[in-house]
Amino acid sequence: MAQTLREKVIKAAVKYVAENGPDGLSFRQIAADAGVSHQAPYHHFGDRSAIFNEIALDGFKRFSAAISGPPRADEASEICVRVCERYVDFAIANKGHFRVMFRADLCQIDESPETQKAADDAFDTLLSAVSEMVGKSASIDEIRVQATTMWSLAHGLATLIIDGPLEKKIGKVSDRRALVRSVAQRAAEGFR
Amino acid sequence: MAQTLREKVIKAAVKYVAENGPDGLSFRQIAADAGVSHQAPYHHFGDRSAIFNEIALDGFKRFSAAISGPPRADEASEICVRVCERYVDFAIANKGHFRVMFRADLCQIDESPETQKAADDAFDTLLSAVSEMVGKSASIDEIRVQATTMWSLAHGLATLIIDGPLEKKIGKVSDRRALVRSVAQRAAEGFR
DNA sequence: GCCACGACTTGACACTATCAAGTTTTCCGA
DNA sequence: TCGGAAAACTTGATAGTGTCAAGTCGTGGC
Repeated sequence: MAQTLREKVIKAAVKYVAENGPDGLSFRQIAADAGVSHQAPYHHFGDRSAIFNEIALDGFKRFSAAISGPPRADEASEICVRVCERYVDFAIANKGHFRVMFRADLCQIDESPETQKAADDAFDTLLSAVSEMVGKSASIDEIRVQATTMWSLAHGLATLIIDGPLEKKIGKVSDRRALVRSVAQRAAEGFR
Repeated sequence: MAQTLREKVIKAAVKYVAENGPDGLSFRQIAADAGVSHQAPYHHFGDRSAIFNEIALDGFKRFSAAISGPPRADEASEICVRVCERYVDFAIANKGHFRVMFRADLCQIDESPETQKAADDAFDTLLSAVSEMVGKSASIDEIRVQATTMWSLAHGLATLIIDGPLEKKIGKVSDRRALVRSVAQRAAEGFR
């Protein structure tokens, strides 16, 4: 069945953001490309930020699915490695979403309960991975520290790879996946 | 002595970015606030991105100074902790600069040799901290992995604290500095 | 004195999101 | 089947933006 304008707009926006970043994006241009008037997109979404909210919503859903994949590791460090790997893979495979999800100026996710919930769920998948890694005996502060560590590491890696100068600075890495693995493994040795 | 228009513009822009993020920023508004015509700022800077380049340049200089502070630690893990602490402190104290420095869409730092050099220098301060931490015997790949780890961790922490939902999600942390310390310490245990 | 150059102004242009209407299409119930 | 209402989309206007292309003004050097 034919694609609705709503879907077309989102798809085109995500594509643009993945290729050029969110900032030059013009919904007037997207409307023109879709062969409709400049105001048509705003009939489906209240305003500009509502469109970005929709993208973030979709992004957080995809994120949760990507992180909480099927195979569960037994070794603690292996869990950390998997999460980091998946975090980075997600960011690369979903650049258009990822670049919007953490940009508070583009989407006010706390203004949409649905997006808010999706973001909470995404964070919960991270937390559950950590608590799985850290075991039952850990204190709440312990979990907090390890969650922050893993999240920061994965997020830093992802943003530096996608938009930052990491690859330029670190030099040609034979295999990006290998680098991510090594980094996560190294950091995970602090977890016991 | 009186502040030149060039300085006024930069200062006002940095202030705005620190408070509201880089995106709604209008140099016409800044010009109006400074009591000059809308075109006056563009006489000192070629175009919009040149102004952001200037901010990034200043930011990278401040960054290098902030990271390579005086006291050198002997314990390896302590070096990692210091770098992370300073990285985060810098980002918080210089929000306006930090938010611009890593936004490739705002400033094309590779188009300004001066900014490019400042960015390279900034990265070198990170690398030298790592090589200090890792010792002489380490291989080039080893340094690469540890540099990526520390950089990702510090950068992830900084961005999640400044713009991200970390504090909201992780919950009220009694002391942010304590959290950063714990996180860096934990991760640093993987370095030996 | 003059004139050249830097600092700034003025005006226009193309572009943007958004408000406020109008018009067309679709669909559902009597 | 028909009518009407709501959804989908259009049209026009407004205020805002960065940028191009000129013009003006004042100051320092020859």
